[in-house]
Amino acid sequence: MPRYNPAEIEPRWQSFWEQNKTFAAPSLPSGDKLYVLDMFPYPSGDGLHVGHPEGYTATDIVCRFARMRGRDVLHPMGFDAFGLPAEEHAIKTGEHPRVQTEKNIATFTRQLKMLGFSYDWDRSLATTDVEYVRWTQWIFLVLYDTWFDPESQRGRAIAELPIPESVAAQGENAVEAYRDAHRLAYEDDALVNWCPALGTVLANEEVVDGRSERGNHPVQRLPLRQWMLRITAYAERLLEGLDDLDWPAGIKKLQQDWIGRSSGAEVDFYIGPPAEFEDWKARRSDTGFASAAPEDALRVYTTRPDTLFGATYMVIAPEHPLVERLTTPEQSAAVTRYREAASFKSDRERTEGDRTKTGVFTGSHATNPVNGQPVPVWIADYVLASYGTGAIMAVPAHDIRDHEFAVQFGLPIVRVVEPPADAEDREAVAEGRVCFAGHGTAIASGPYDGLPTEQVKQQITDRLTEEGLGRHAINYKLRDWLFSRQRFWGEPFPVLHEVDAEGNRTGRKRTVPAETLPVDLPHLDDFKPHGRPEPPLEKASDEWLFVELDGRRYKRETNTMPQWAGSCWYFLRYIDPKNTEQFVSPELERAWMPVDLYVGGAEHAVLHLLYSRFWHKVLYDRGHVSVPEPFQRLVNQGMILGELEYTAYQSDGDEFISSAEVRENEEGKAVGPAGNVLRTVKLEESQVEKAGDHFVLSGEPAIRVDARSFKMSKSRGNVVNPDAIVRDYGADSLRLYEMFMGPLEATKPWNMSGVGGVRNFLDRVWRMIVDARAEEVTLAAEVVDAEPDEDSLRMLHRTIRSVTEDTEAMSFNTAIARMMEFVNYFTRQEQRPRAAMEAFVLLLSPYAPHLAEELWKTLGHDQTLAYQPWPTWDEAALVESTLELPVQINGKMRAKITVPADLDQAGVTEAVMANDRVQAALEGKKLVKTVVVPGRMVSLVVK
RNA sequence: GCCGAAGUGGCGGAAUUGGCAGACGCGCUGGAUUCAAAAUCCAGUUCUCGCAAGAGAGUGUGGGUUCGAGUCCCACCUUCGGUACCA
Repeated sequence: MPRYNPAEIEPRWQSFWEQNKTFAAPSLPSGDKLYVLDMFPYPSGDGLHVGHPEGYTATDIVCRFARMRGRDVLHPMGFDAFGLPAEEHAIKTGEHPRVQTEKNIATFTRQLKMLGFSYDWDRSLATTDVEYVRWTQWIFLVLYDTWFDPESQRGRAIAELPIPESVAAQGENAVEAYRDAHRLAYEDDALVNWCPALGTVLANEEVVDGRSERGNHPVQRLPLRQWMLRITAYAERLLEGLDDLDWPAGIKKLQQDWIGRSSGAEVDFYIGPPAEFEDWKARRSDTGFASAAPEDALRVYTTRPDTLFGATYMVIAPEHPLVERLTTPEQSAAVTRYREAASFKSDRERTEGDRTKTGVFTGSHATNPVNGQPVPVWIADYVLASYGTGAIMAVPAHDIRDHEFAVQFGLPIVRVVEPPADAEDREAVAEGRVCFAGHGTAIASGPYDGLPTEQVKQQITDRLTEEGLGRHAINYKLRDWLFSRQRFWGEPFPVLHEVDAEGNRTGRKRTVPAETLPVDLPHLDDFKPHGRPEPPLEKASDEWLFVELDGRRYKRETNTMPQWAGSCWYFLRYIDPKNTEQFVSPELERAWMPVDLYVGGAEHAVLHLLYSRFWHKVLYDRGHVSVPEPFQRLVNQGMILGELEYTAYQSDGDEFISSAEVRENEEGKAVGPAGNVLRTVKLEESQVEKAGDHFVLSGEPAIRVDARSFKMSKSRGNVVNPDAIVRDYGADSLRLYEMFMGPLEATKPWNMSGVGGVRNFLDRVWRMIVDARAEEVTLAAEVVDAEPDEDSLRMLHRTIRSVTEDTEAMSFNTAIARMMEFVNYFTRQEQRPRAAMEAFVLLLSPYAPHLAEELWKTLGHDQTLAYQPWPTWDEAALVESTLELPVQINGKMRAKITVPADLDQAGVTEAVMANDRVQAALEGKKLVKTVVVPGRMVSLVVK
């Protein structure tokens, strides 16, 4: 077996590592710790995708590299195993979702092991493990037991919540209700997607354009009691926490935008009789601005209090509580109709389409607090009930949406900000055709005329505050987290609702005692929907559903937690996966946290990362973890696309249509200039050629062809299966190829012959060290115990340096290129010093660990190389005695000179002048300037 | 519309951060080896002109700064990804 045979080598080393527990992390790190985490996968029935090993290989290289440099490395893997596909399978087959889930986990585990990743498999977990669910439920109890104290900006035990005397006076039930209203986990009504035809509640991703993805049935929006998590309380902390994290700037920005902090003012508009406005105003300066809007005022939130003088109407959301009071009898029918129409629209529908503004006048007016002018109050669905106060003052001259609405309904437009002199569209703005939303100078604003926007904002807000008409306010786009799902395959909530003798809820509830956790999922005979808009757990037997505790009767909570729950804290459990007393031991948590490097796809940029940061901060506030942020450094691997495809378009008459003339119609089909639907034809590379910056049909330059890569998808048939790559090329080739494709963060297309290329490299590595003609695996005759000569030594040390630096910088593609150069050099050498070969094998080992272990053994070692010291380079060996310097004349490269490396500047100049080509170029010209960059180049300016 | 990322040979991509553009790999061309092929090895491969030596052009487009720009500045174009009335 003289040839490189990964099919034989790789399984052998994999079982060696497994049997010897080579990559077991110490329970407690003794020295310098490194926690490297992959975003754990959802074990789908399709098995591993080539996108998975990209990030996993990157982290594996980092870990193997770190171990060789003496770090204690924690590198675990697990499975995010609750989720819809398993439940759908269960509904279809009647088989418990756990069966399918475990099958899929087994497949994923086999595939991950087949790639030789150095995970500590003894720490593996799945979010569906009963022992894991126990602690997810336990953390829910922590959330339930916590309220957010805005004074100290942190979560505290609910027992520490100050109870106002007025509440305490109303008795125990009122106190409990007060506490419930402050818990981080609370119940509220929220809209769900109820599909009567399927008899089930659907997740948002199962609803497409208001219809069910499966079966295309209509979906209704119904309010249903739901669990919510008060993530909004942590908005400021989540925003601030980003500052010190080593995350890509783009991801930080996404999170910032998602949190969406804005600052402005809340202002009350009087809605009583206009004649009493002055009295109201006077009263207000005594009473001040109430924390909740009083009956006689409509409260708005604005980021532009400076434009108050330009507020010509107001809009309230259709769901606003004041709608009925403000609607006059004449407008009642129209308003009711409008509200009904809005309530049937999903969020999607409200925002989709041409977005023409709609709305109805309530018939009422409010009074503008700054100038006493009456302004009409409208209802429109472009104002959202869930943001700010659910009501706005509309300033059509300076807000695009208000401007559109005002034009639509013929409402007055009053300009109160003069754009700066250099602004575009000044004329259009002056004529009122275009609104100006920027900052400028106040006009038509009474005492504020002539002041810049920032000052007006400040002064008006101060004035309103003094008069008790307004106050400074901050708002966030972030909404509370809808935390329950009407699903079977998720964590049950550890909550019990008290019921009376008839089984009706009394409104009181309690949590399941922590020591009796977990609450297991009940047995169900089948998983088919029961046809009511309630969770499927309602189908469970009374034995599971009803509990007696301390002499009271309870019904279990039947909602389950969303898939996000388990992924919010899994990185903590890896640290102490077998602990039966605590979710993680504080001592171990302190030793390993935070995660030093977290690698995964950018699709989790917002939700997963925000949710886990939120949970972590709550656990931190309650003293269960030691660091406020879980993930110190984050790297997003790029997407791997399918192979490059050339696509031509053909009409019915087999006539080719240039892709430049092809458009997409509404159904996403390709149509020609005549509007006829076209056929797409896949072409081979040999059928196309490049013409300018695009591709055309060979020999037909007028027919353009699309050339691009697409996302891998089953329907497109361009999915690459890792099993097949390992079978045909080996795991080391797959690992190496995925790292060689380009920068980790970049999106890049798959190319099968590229895999062949890296396999070719590994074959050459093998032949560089192993005698390919011998019967047994023996060293090649060229590998000798001799001192390397100067060139070989320089090659070796240059490679050590580059590979070390590139690996540190996670620039794996260039590290591999440097190793290829090393191999190209030494396969040409008749003498390959053993020391150089050994150092090279160590450099290669994080990238192609199976091959490296095999060669290490062949070189005469009987221990794994996983903990061998990483090679170091000697600067002295890198120095060259002579240098070749390029010489530029007027910016063009004209000559090269060879000089001793230590030659001084004057010597270099002399050598340059002595050069024939330089002299020829200087002939009859005057030397104006000479620039000598030591060791780099020489530049001459002549005239 | 807004936000973000990116535009370098036939393809994937390199370029000590302002200093020889195209490292490395794929593909392609030619050669060696072979009865032949596979495999392997060697050489070449940005484009245009030229037998060659060489000359000219060249990092999405147009301007600018500089002895010198893929890299910095200004304006624009294209592609990909994300997002959707948040007052």
